[in-house]
Amino acid sequence: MTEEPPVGAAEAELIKARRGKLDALRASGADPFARTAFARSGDIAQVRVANRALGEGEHASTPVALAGRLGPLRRMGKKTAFADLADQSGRLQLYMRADDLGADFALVDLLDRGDIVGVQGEPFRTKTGELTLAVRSLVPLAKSLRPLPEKWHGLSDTEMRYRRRYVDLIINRPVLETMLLRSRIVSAARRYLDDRGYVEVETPTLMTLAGGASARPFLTRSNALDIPLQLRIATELNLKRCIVGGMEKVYEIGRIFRNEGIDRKRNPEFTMLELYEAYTDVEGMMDLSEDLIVHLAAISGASGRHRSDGSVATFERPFARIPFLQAMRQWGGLERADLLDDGGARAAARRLRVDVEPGASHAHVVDKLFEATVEPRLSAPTFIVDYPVILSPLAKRKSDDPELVERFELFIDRMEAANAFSELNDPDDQRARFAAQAAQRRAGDVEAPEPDWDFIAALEYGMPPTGGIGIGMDRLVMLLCGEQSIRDVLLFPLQKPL
RNA sequence: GCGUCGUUAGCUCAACUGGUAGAGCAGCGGACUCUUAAUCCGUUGGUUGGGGGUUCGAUUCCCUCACGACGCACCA
Repeated sequence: MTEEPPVGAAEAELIKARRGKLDALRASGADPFARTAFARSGDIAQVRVANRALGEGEHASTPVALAGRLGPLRRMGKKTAFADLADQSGRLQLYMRADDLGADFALVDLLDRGDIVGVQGEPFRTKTGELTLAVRSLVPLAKSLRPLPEKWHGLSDTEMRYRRRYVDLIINRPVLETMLLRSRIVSAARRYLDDRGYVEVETPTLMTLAGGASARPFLTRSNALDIPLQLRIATELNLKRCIVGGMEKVYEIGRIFRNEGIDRKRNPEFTMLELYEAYTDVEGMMDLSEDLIVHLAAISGASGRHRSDGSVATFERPFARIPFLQAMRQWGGLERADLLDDGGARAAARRLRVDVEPGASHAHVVDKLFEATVEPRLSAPTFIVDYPVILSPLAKRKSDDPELVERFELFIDRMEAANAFSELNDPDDQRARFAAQAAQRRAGDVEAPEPDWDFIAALEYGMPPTGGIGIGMDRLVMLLCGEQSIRDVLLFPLQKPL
């Protein structure tokens, strides 16, 4: 781990050639690594907008100064060269002519694709109609010593794309665009909530007891306190403590960690938006999530985009609303007793050939049945409402049907995108449900969470009626960007070390 | 954890039932002052993911390990 991995002989040759040019640059007094700052007049996108109307052969009168990474160089003899320059905002062609550059033209021979340069000159339009910068001066700002992937096929090896994401970002522009879009989506969500009076808080990621969901936590340790610690698996319980404390509209957008399987929809750490609002309920959360998601879809231009299965993404209010039991009857032919009764559920699973582990809990069986029969049907945004209480230990019961809770999950493109409920604020009911989980845990169920008894104490001080919601931001970004894998919306997805 | 497929030059890919490991791009040298996958001529570059086995001979067949992709399992 402490040794730099070796490069192959062929690659070493390529690096040597580039180092030779670095030496030559230094010898000519243009050491790129000696430069500190470079004053840009703006970015490439601004230059494109400002010169939109420029006609063929026409030169702009005002010079600009740009900086970025060099794309392919096209040398035309000893006196002319074209290249592409890319910055975060876009790409622009450079035209470098001995007559324009004077002594600086000698530097062109010492450039490689991938170098970082600063250029100054005036925009013009070539006779083929491409906006181009006539370069008057050129400053190397960093030498790229390693060869980049080729210009046609780019970098497609998935392993290398994730391990060396920086190369992926340089070469595969759509990857950069997706990451920038992710940033815009998250900041738009934050702005949306801030504008409506929600207060953003930060709760601990290091917990003595990770609760609020059922998932195995990552384990770590404090040297100072000499105690074991767990990384949080949800922000739920701490955010509700904030509600108890008198914060009426709180949210947190943060990383949570679950020590579970990794697949197309799951990364061990991911970003969750959790929000709690006093004096509202699951209906309020439905309104909020619908409005927020439609808003974010508009920002990202997601509506109308074609998905991989050929369907067209639509984000129009109102989203469909189907009660859990009705959905199970409609698509699975299952009645209430096939679900809410332990034995009935197991029989139903056998009948529908849904595999469940021998020791699976009743809740687990019902969840499997739902996954097998309903989830595959939910392509357009759909709220599944009124969940069984056995699936929802932190949600308030429906007053007219205590076996169900005031909860919804929002499904989009066959994927769970949000989970919300009227928060259980009756400490005695909460204690009873925690106790049931503790009993399961004692019976050997390692999945059952260990109760957070202090949370009961918090409820005993009194928590107002509250609506809460959790939205997996990574999955939402996947849906809005049309990405099929969560790894493609994460800059640095977890990879095994080599 | 299980299964399938994959790993060949810096990158993208070839190499038939086992018979001297090739190409394009990149690089290097040369020609070219509006090219844009620039073009043209020439040319360097390999521990075929690691280890072991079978064989006269292994990129190819077998075993094993590593990593990855996909699926399954796990993830109330």
